[in-house]
Amino acid sequence: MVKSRTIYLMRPYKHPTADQFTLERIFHALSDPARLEIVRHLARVEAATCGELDGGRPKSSMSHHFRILRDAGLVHTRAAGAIHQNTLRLADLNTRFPGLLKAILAQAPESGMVTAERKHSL
Amino acid sequence: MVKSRTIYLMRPYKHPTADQFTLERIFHALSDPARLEIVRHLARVEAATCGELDGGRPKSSMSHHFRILRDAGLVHTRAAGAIHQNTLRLADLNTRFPGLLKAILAQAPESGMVTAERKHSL
DNA sequence: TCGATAGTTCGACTATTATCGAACATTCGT
DNA sequence: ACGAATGTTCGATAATAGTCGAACTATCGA
Repeated sequence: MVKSRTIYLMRPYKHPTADQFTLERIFHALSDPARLEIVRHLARVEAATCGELDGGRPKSSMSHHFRILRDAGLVHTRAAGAIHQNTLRLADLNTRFPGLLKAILAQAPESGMVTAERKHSL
Repeated sequence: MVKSRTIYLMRPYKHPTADQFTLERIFHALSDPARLEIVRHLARVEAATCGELDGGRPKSSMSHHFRILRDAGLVHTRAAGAIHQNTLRLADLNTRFPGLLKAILAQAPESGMVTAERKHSL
């Protein structure tokens, strides 16, 4: 009995073109808290490695989330040596879905919190 | 052996208040083609029954989708006799997430289609 | 060349979601 | 009171998605 060996295939990233974006895929990508957080972070810093953005999550989980974000067209990943730089595809997104990402990013992460003022207004 | 009888509980709709909306839930609700279509339809007609909006889908499936839309805060359902009227919660959504729904609805359903012009541009 | 670092892939498991028929609740018209 | 119409609930099944350890690829630095 010969023990079979798993083959690992390292494909280059495939980023969809802007005309391949769909709203459904974008919304699905943004429906996960971890991914929404990543997108918000990228909106602030312009570029970041995958490692900078994990919230203590394992690498394989992060890799999964980045793939979903790439497939939706939200994120572009460029291999720069051993490090991979992620950026938001702002221009492409705005071409394909004008104003959409801006409206999304305009919503503050904490907008769900109840502030002291609001509590008093009862 | 006594045959047990399933009990059916008909609860009234529970609509979340605007401050309970979350972006994640809204995006998840919109990530399904059937639900996105429902929202787009409601944006055009102001109010519609569940039956008007099925695309040949069974009633139980539609009921499921409407529940997700309600839970996300996108749709309000009011029982008007035997019929249930659905409306978009435009005001609440705009209070909670200003400009978001407008930006979403501004994206045409067909914007993913390949037009004759584009095909020729190869 | 060896080790460290960054991130992907694989694979297994779990959890959430979608689909849909059948039974049911509710209201309306007659 | 009965039947038709509208939509929900239940329950089972199928499909999709998230989690994460282990093995791996690729690159960099010493």
